[in-house]
Amino acid sequence: MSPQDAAPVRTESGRRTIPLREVTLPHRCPWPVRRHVLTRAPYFRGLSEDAVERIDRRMRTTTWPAGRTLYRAGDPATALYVVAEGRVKLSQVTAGGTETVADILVPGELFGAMGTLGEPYHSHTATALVGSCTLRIDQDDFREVLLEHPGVALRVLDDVAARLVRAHSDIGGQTTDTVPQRVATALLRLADKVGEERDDGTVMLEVPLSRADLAGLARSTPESVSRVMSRWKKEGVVDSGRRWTALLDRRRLEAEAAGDTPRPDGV
Amino acid sequence: MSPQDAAPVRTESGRRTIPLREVTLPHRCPWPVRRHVLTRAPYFRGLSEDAVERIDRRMRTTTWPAGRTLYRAGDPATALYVVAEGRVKLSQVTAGGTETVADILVPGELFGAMGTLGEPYHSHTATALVGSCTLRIDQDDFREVLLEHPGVALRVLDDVAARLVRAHSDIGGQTTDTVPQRVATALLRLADKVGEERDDGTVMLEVPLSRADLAGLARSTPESVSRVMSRWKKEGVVDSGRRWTALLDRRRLEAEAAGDTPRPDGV
DNA sequence: CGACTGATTGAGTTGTATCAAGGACAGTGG
DNA sequence: CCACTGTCCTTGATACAACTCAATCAGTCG
Repeated sequence: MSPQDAAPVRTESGRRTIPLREVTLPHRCPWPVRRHVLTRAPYFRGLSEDAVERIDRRMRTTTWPAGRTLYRAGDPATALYVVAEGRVKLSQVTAGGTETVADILVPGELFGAMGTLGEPYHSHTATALVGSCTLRIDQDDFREVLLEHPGVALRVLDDVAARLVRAHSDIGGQTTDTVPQRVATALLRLADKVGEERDDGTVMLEVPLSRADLAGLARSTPESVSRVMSRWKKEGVVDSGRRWTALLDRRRLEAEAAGDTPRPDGV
Repeated sequence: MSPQDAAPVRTESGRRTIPLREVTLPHRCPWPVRRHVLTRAPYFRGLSEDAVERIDRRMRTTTWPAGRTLYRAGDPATALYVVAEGRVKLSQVTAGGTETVADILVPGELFGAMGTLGEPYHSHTATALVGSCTLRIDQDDFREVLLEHPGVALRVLDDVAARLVRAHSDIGGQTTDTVPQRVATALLRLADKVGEERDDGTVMLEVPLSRADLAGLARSTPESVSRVMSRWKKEGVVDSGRRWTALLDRRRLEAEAAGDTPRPDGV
């Protein structure tokens, strides 16, 4: 049987099966996984076994239970991390106490002491959303690796640059757009990252996403997000449970994100 | 006399001198400038004369009159630019037609085809705010340079990473904050980039900044920005004219940005 | 089977965009 | 040198989206 045995399908009665794999990720990070990640990570693709081996030796594996904080904003930043397993949330708490979520990272992504030039402190708080595993490499070691392998440096640069562009795009829409637009955008982005598409077009988001998290992603409040989600649930656009979210009508969400709100709003 | 002969000082009568240097930047980019930029640009610092020379040969100089568009969002992106002289505005137009300003670039900064991995199109529109001059290098050539000089690659990476961090920070405050907060933040950031501090603590922003531009930076509307600026003018926090802006009370602005709005609001 | 955390829904308030009209300024032409 | 004209800024009135506060309603977990 494939691991994903449940679908976000609801029975006619309204009762619905919980479409989550019953897998609680193991809170440990076996060697094979580690090596696999290193090989798979876009950064190191194309490197010789040997080179990967040497890089690997400079990295430390750490495992984190769900909910655990890897580091907090303001902590001294000396190391870089690569997600090996799980989901890591990068968030910030504004002066007002509102939590904003900068990103949700999936295996292969780099984070940590990125802005090595400026502040030697973390600007974000990193939290494991599920049981996760990270590879940690000291900043200086990483620099050495990059110096040894300019090709890797280029790839890392490409990645970071791409993220910068995306971030800039985000900034653009952030305030101009309405809350529904922002929520739709956040969901679609998550879909691209952690979504698992099923035959019927449904996309399962494999992240435990609280309303507060979503609110953080969409720069809104849990209440507002809840309203939007409720409406969309009624309209069959999305469905969600305690720790899963399903996108039933991607096209409609894309329309919402673009602001083409189809308002057959007869209700 | 020093070039900056005028101050944002106003005579008692309310008449005020225009504190702008009467310098219209030359719309040409002489060789010395070019070489100077290349040497000064953080990226290439520490390189041998020889290496700079070789890099220089791969670059093309272009000059732009004020208001000219370097490229538009959606145009094919094949080259990178470094600002040599002037000010370049990176903006985006949202679906609704609102203009958002991602950044205002000053000499030494890199822009253009950054996200080489993803979209091969420009995500932003680049406009010269004043007469400007740019160095242009083909994307592939740049990659070669980086491969030849891993140290440069690292510096570029640092820069881009720093900008990413900053962008993420922006995203955080963008929607949570109020318009005055966002305007204050935008002004302070500009101050750090293009501000010229005077003895009395006043900071002159050497950019022609329309209300629309500021609105774009602060993710707001020209009207709202105007209201905020008017209020601050009355309170002696800022002063501005057609093509200049002065920050008279930096501390107060920082308080505004932080949300500690001192509301002696007796008026 | 109760207690708790998180989600939902409701009602009231406010900031800000929007629409619209007037005012200041710079550049142009007489 | 002065009026003219376009552009930008300013200011007012109005509407609405979204936040806030607060109460209820699940869904989990012990």
